[in-house]
Amino acid sequence: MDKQFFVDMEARIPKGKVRTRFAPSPTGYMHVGNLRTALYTWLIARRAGGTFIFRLEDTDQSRQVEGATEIIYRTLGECGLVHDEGPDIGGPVGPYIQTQRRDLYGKYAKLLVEKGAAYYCFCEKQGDEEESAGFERAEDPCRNLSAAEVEEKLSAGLPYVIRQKVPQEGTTTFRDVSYGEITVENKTLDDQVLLKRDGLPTYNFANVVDDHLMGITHVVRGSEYLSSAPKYNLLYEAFGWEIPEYVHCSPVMRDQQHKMSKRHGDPSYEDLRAQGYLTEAILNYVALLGWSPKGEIAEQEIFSLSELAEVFDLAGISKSPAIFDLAKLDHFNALYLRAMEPEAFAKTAEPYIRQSVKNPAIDVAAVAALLQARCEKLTDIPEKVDFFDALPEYDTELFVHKKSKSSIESSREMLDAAIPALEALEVWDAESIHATLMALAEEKQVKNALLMWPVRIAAAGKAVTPGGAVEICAILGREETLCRLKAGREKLN
RNA sequence: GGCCCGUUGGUCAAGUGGUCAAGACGGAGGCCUCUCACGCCUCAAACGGGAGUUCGACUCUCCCACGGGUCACCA
Repeated sequence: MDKQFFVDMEARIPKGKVRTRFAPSPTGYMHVGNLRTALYTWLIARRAGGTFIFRLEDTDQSRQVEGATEIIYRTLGECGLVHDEGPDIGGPVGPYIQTQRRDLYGKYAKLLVEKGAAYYCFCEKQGDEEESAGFERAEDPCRNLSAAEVEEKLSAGLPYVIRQKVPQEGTTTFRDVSYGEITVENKTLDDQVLLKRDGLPTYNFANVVDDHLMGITHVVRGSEYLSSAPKYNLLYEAFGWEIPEYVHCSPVMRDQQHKMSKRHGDPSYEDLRAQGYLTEAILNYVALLGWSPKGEIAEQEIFSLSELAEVFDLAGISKSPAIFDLAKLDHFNALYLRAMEPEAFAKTAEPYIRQSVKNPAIDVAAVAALLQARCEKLTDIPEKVDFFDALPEYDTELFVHKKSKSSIESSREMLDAAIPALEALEVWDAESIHATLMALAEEKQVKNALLMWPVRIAAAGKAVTPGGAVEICAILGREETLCRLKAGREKLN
């Protein structure tokens, strides 16, 4: 065989640095579990000052979904999980798309056959029935074909696959960073297919070959691969390759028994964005689903991506599945929203405000200021501020408020006093309005709430509003405010 | 079903043989207050079960239960 080829491939492999890879297959969107795996993978590389690689696993021709690759790129890009090597930017161990590496896998599969760790199998493709070929894998006659017999079938043009030859005796042990050492009986392992009939590798084989050839030091992936890890080790050993660190991550669950999935309408990263969540909040929350800080920072919950890159440690990864809780994401999002600079918040809130407030006279920044501490998601905004555009129909019962001691009668009296007082104002701003109304309450010997309640109700036409009477009046402007207050007073006749 | 993994309040979780078993979300109550929020304070709420080991187990061992994963020419 082409020994030089293998030598050359080995020579390309970068050594000495941590190298991780995110290797999705383009079969759908980025669900939260994928995002978390990508995040952890990126963090491990960054924390170690290593290299983060993007590789596309597209060996299943039939499951390709158009647009999936773009969504993955876009999601990683928006999240700031930038890769150092990948299909789009190249790198020393490319190509980074498995179908472009096609020829490679066959060579390595045949090398394995030479080493006695794999064999040609000419059996029929396994059917739908569980019975398959009528014998246990270990009894497959192909397992013990002589070289001559194989040669004969090959030259006869018989279709074949190459299978891993798993020892039927003994045990195999592998080590996972979070699960520790796991040992299984070899006889429970299947002679899995390495090279498919179409010449393309299976995931299980391509992974091992590529991870080795790309110099991956830490393999981060979902725990669903835990049970195939022993077979990977056997492969590495047969090749004589160094086994990477395994970091298996337990799944992100929708509830006690179901993983997050598109099927059940569970949100993808892009769905969450569309639902009004900030990228930073999503990442922060997702990071904590399955990982927690240790030591002095054990109680810290708020982490920026760069902070995570400084403190993320493998020891904090948990073994048990975590249920995705939207209510807690809401909380993180609210914290991030509140932590924004007012100008920045106003800018991101503007489109949502403008969804329901079309009137150009309304000061968006002022509205945003009222909103910043009052919304958990950006999508909460439109319905909260619709009254600025148009006074809603409302019932006079709104003027009645027990806690403020406001009644229909008191409201009449308060509005009668407030309207002329406000009309007399020379400067229409929050400060003057506030001073005027406070003075009025004092003058009439009533509690602030008794006066403020009807003013706010008449100005907004809603029981609950972001901001109080003063702020709302200031934003509405003199003319609109007085018009609304008078209309409210009319209703009370 | 075989094999593998997991199991601390409703949820995320700290904890690594001796703690009144952290903290956060959510819930309840209160304070603040021109409504609602924000902020602040308080409260309720947990080691799946059973055997061991030990002076002493959430922490170690075994068994069971429950949950998950995997047994594809899918990844």
